[in-house]
Amino acid sequence: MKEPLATKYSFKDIEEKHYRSWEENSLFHAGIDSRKTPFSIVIPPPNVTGILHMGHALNNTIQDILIRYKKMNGFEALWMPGTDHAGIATQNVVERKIAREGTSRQKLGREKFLERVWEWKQEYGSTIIRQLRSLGCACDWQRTRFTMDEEYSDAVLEVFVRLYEKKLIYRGNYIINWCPRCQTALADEEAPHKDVDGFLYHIKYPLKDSPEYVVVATTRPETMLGDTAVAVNPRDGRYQHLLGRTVLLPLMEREIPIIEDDFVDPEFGTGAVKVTPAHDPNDYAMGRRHNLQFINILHPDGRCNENAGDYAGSDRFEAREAILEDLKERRLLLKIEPHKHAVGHCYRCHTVIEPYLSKQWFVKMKPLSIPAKKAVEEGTIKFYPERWTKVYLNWMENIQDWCISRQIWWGHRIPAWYCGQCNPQLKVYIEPKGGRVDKDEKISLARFDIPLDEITVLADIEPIISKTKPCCPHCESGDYMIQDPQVLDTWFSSWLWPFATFGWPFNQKTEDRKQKTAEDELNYFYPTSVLVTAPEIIFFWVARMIMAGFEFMGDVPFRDVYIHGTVRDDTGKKMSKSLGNSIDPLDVIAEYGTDALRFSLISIAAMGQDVFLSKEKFEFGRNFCNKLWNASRFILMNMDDKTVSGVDFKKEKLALAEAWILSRFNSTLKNLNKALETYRLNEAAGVLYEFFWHQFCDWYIELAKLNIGESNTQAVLLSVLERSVLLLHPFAPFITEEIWQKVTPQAGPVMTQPWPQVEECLIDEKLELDMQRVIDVCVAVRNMRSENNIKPKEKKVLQIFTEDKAARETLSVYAEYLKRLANISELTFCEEVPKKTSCASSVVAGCQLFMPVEGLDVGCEKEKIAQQVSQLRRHISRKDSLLSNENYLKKAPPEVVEKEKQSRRQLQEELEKLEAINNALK
RNA sequence: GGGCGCGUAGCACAGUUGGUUAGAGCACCUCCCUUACAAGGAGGGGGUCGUAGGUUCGAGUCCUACCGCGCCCACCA
Repeated sequence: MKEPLATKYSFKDIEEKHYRSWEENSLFHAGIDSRKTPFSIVIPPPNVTGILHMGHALNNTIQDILIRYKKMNGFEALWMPGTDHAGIATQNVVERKIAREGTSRQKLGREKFLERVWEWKQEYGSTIIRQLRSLGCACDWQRTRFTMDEEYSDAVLEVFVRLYEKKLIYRGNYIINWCPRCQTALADEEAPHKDVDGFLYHIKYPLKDSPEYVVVATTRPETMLGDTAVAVNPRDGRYQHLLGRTVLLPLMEREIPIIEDDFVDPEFGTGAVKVTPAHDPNDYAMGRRHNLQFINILHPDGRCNENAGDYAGSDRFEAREAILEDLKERRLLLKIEPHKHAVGHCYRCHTVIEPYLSKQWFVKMKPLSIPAKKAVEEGTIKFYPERWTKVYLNWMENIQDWCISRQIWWGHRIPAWYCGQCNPQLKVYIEPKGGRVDKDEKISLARFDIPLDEITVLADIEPIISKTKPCCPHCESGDYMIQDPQVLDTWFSSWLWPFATFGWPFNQKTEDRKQKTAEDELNYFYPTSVLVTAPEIIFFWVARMIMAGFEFMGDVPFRDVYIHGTVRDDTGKKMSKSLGNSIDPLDVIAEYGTDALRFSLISIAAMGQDVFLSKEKFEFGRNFCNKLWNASRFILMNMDDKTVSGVDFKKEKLALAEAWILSRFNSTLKNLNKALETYRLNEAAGVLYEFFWHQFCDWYIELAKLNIGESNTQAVLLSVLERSVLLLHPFAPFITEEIWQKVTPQAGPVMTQPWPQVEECLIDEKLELDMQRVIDVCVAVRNMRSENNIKPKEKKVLQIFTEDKAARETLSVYAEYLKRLANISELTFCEEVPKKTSCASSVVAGCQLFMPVEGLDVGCEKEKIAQQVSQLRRHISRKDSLLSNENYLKKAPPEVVEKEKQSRRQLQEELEKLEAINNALK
């Protein structure tokens, strides 16, 4: 007798204990092992601001399953963990925090503020890492990276310099997406468009020196303050007479020309467009084509600036209202119609973004996209599910240059420098207020800082690009170097994640040996095997990693991309903290246990489909864990000391039940492997669930109770349990570890065990059919009991009539099974259908079953049979018409036809048997 | 304006390349505290697979149109 399991499964006692021991034994660590094939995953680094939500739980459970599965299959499996500095998000969090202390980043200044961010990061930045541990993630924690680590930052700057030197990074003056709240530029992907119910305002623009006017339509009337033209389509007959004339811009009283441009759609609005080159991308293009004036009317915070005349100082939306009022007063507002249109919003704070003309740093994407596109087209990288390839390729096809400069402080500072000595306009930034620089005085860095809202002074100065502070090529001094105050887009560091996490480009002057190892490791583990992530970041991250992989490593960053679904609540809304509909994974863990959370999640999540959750759904996993526990408990309770695992079972020596469950086990394993290899994890979980619960527990364990004292029975019970536990381990790591250690105390942790091999020779279809016959008869008997209100405890006798020799043989050999499972006291075979019987009856598996029932309602019984007969007749006639169809016989594959004929015969037999019984009933 | 996903049992979902009478889970009904498990066991009811066509010997599965729901992309003011 082995050490028994506790009567109640208590996940609380085991999760922490096992996780600690896994970590202490370095089970998650992977390194170069030339005897093994590498398998590697880099984690999508959660933001340092992040706290674990269901999306993370799903994402990381998937990765953990793959990692554990591969480890057990003999791969050197590495899961590289880490976090992302999340520039804007983190800066926002810390700004809110210090605001509560009554200060602001402006008051603190750059240096002090960054100190605060680092402090915050030290304190809270590893929250999510801790939470991933409670999820059970087998990450190689000793490798944990952060995108602002010194080494990692070196990679980021290196990449900037290399791309600049290849002329793939440039500075340019363009309309970018500006978030007035975060006060920074955003990439196009960071400003998603949402449909907004707005209005289309029709405004009269009077012609100069004339009572005539032209009507323009706009959704953003406030931008009229920056209008420098009105445009019409050259082919629009209505406006021919206006060409070359001048309009007096209302409110500003500015004279602006009427121009013609093909861009204008005569069908839309009035066919006349106000042109605001500094605040609209299309107008900007027109401005360039027609040499118009570019008038910026906004401060970076969204208030109108001095170019806005009377409206200077007011917020953009207040200005809109005021302008509408003023226009109305002047009878220039012709009409207002409701109009739905797409408006860009900041992906961090959801503020309406403002198209804003400014000089920013860009990456030229087209050259980078070429190999990245090809790799997916040619299948070097595969998406699962496949449909995402189209989305990816479409984006690649229409790729735009990437705006990478951000006007915030938290991030990798752009390695561009300007000499304060040689550029007089910068002098002010290197001199302390009200005085000159004293040569002997140590000049503090703070004095070399250009405030972000003054970066326009850099617009015309040629930068010096250098990872470290350079000397000026003109004055040859480095003393007055001022670094570009802007930082890089967070994704400009994330896109290097698959190789920068290994220490690329290995510039550190640390010990040579260490560096050599790092390089070898990169060679060993790169390209990584699979990337597991959410659809939202295909453009932000996946696509860019592929481009960076080719550009800097000359190869793909990963072979497979597994895109899982979005986690939603059960009404279909995306789960998010701001909507208040989220279920906290930690709550679920506390209530149901980590394994229940994982098993439920993965069972629900069909590949690539969105996941709809409610708290109750986690009962599924909890119930299964409970079942697993109790089955294990039962088996352990019944083991003799001498029972050993790992027996090489010989089919000939096994009874039906044993041979059956081993056959089922091996078929299950085959299906499981197939599902896992193709990322159909829900199916994998489902296959295991079905096998363990509905085959092993429901049937085999029940049958095993008959011969529980026999060594063969015990060996099979133990063997199937052990191997099921191994197979379940990737899905439910904690409970399987606990059971494993109780079952095989000497074997070491589950994760280090080899994955069970399929024993092809034990899979036996014929035998499974035999067992199915037993099961079918058993179910039929239970059914007869249920229909006739016979208590389970009441023993019954059963008579079977069959002309099928095989059936008779199987059922007589395994009569004990039936007796046990259906509570039969005596089982006899009769040579004909009993006459004038008063038995409940059933036709199943080629047999007629009879069970004497006192006071049987014969009428009722006949009625039941009549129903079955008519149903059978319907089926048979359907088959007859099919089988008499010449086209069918000609065109369907012969084996299908044969199957159909056989099925027809079976139905016919069943029908005859039912009728025979019917006739025999009194 | 393009593109994608989804409409299957009361609910929320599986259904891999077309092939017997479409599946488990939860919920529901009946019975059972049978010595692993009531977070359990046994049995049961419930679906013309969104609609209409088409291809095919055969369609939940492929094609077309339409109706609903959701998502993504796009510079129509």
